[in-house]
Amino acid sequence: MEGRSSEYKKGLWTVEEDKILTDYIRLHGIGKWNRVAKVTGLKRCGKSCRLRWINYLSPNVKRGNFSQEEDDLIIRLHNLLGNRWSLIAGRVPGRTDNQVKNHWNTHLSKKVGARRQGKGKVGDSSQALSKSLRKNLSTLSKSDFTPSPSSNEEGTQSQAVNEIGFEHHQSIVGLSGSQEMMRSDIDYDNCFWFSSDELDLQPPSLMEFLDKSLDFVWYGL
DNA sequence: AAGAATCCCAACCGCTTCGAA
DNA sequence: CTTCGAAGCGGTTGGGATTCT
Repeated sequence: MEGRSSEYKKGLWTVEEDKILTDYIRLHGIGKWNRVAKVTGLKRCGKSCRLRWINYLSPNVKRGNFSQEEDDLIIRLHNLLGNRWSLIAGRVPGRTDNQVKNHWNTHLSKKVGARRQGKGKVGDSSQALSKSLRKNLSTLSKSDFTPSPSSNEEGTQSQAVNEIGFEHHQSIVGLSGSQEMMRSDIDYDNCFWFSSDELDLQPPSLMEFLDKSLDFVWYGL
């Protein structure tokens, strides 16, 4: 293993290496990353190739500064999900988990820290939701968060929602009773799964749940 | 001008999860 | 059921760029 790792190059990618990888993917498509070195002679391990493509070379990756809208969205998602960077990035078009993570650590964490000092701490109460939600989200695969075509509505997605529905319900109830937020403060019309104590409600899509939750826990309200 | 300090982000590392055999 | 390689994830690091003294 040690001998193998030493045959791979580390550090920043050169323009030539980028071109080799891009050409390979154009020809063979994405996946089988460990084949890249064998096929092209590129001195990079599969893991490195995958990361380089996903975070930099892919045409889906948006470059440049984050907009105010992106910042707000990330802050809200982070408030809800915590450091689930891939989930957050999945909701920010064109941004990778690495970008979001770096942006959060270098800019947004300070920004949010400053904002929280100036305001009440409603955001903190969302930690309970975040923790519980995270626990349940961790049981789901990435595909569970991708809106599936209507023909597939009864498939993975709704199954996933059913699995975690009860916990979500508890989380929101828990949130309502915690810290500063009183039951009467809650906008029941906009509060997902809060209008009834019945647990066998028609489960909405997970993305719908996230959207509702984002509005709900947004401490900037 | 130059050395030190800080910022920023690409890339790496280690661990977990997935899925095919 | 088990094994094992591939893929995915989040935390961390390295080093170039920028700012400060």
